[in-house]
Amino acid sequence: MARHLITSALPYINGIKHLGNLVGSQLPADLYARYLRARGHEVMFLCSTDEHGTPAELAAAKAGKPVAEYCTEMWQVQKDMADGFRLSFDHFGRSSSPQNHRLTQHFAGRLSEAGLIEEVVEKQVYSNADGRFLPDRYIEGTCPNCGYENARGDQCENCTKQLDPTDLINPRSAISGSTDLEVRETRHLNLRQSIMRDQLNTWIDSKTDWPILTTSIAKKWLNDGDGLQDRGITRDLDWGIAVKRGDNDWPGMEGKVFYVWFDAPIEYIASAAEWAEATGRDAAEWERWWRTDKGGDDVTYTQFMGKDNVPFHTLSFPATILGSGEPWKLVDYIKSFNYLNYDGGQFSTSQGRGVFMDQALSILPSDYWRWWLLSHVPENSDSEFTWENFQGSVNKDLADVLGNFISRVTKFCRSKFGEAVPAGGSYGPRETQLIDELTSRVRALEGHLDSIEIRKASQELRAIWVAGNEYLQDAAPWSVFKEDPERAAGQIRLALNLIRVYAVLSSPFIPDAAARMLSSMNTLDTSWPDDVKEALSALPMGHEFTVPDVLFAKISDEDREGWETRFSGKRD
RNA sequence: CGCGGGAUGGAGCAGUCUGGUAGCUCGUCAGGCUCAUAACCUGAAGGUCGCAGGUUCAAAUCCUGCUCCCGCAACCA
Repeated sequence: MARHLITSALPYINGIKHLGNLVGSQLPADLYARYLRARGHEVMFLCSTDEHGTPAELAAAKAGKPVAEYCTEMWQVQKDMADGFRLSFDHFGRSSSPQNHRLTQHFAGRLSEAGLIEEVVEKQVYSNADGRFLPDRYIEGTCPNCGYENARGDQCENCTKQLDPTDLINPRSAISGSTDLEVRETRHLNLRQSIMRDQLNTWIDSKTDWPILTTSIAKKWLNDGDGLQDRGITRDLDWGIAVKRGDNDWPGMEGKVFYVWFDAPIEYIASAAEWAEATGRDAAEWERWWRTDKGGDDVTYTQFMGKDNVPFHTLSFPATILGSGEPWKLVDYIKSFNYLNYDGGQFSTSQGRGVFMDQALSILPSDYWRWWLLSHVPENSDSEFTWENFQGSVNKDLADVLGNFISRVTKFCRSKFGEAVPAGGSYGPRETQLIDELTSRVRALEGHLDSIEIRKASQELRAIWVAGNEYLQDAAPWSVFKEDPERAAGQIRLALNLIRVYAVLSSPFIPDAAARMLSSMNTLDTSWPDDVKEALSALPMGHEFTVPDVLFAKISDEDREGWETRFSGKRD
């Protein structure tokens, strides 16, 4: 038994997330957490909403609500979504929590003491009409390079040229459209990542088992051009964590807040503190996960995220932790994902393109989505969601292979032996062959899940389901029953036990269906099949069960076509 | 020469690090079974691995050049 700390990238607060967000961090993290728990490990699985920053303020303004109130509401919505998809967080926190405020200010204070914070004066665009500084991308204007009229201050979408906001012709605020802009000087704090470059480089180099996607992005930032650049960690915003050194004010930084990417990763830690408080535990309980000097030295920490988050997790956040000089837990393994596309383009929150979590749950139970997303997770390259693929995969894998297996076994048993595990019969060569095959396949499944190779794990699980159908076909208890009912009883007893084993093995992927399988088998025994042969005798002779309803209904062509049409445009 | 990822039968993927006559799922076709959600099982057809060179007894796998697609490019998160 080992101890595993798992965090999923924090979903941003401004709206309901789409399937691309779900598959890129939270869902795979949940699979891993559930699997490790099923194997008997101690797991702390944390996630939170990422609530600060300009987009949150704007979304709140659009909703006509104070930003704090807006965030509280959206947190609840996202929490409900997470529950709906059965994401098994030990705690779902908020980056706006008091715990995160304290920790973020604490880290800033430590970094300052270590000489890793530098005050700089920058020129930024201020919008008088909006009464605020504008981030580069919130300034629009005509591209000096190609003449495109809606170029953004950071980059022209039309010709892809990188821009500085002051390059734009006729610049205007993307928020209000106002052209009453001016460049003002403003004082900010930089995290001096550049002087930590060697330390970070050495650390990254020690991670030889990390995916190429992860290390290549980190190495690029470390070595590209002039190497790792210092990064601003403060912003001129109202909503956020006030800039302080620990509990002390920071002269010159009044009215400013920390940049979201500074405080968001710290929320991984704060979330554990929130968990302790919410569950009536004392600080030592969460510190044993996060402090290597307080019991956390045996913890394995794994992070899940989309590729766009990698630089912050491989560089900025480690720089914060290392720079603090305190024994906080550093990440041991980063699992990063590519993007899931939607019917030939990207999922887009801002454009409302694709299928969103609430919509998905409104048309099908979470297990359908979980299975498809996990078995098609964009591990090695971007992958694509199409309704046709979704329909085919769900119908074939879940309904035909797994669901139908359970159906045929339980119904046959009921008609010939009644709704109880039949007695009699013993294992022959075919049964031994099945046990041998399952043993090697279960070991393979474990190997893939241990190394977080999710597509391969999905394939292996499916093969395990198929093995049951192959066995039934060979054993043919419906024929054997006519000549030798006792032998047929033995075959069916094995098959019924197989259902329990399938439920246990499948539960990290499709927890609701697994729970229904166990409940129809009338058992609470969720023990992992370390010994397959032994596991296949968990349900004893005479043990009563019930025939379940259809476990997975098939998606009809009409359904698919309807959804295809319904989700072809933008969300309302 | 900005960086990275990808290109394998109709579709989606594995194999590439540690070279040895290409594997999986779906789809298609044929057969079997009849317990089951018109499900299940078996078999077959179909690719020479983006393109062009090179190394080697042998290359999807190593090297060189090229083409196309995707993402990123550091104050959107």
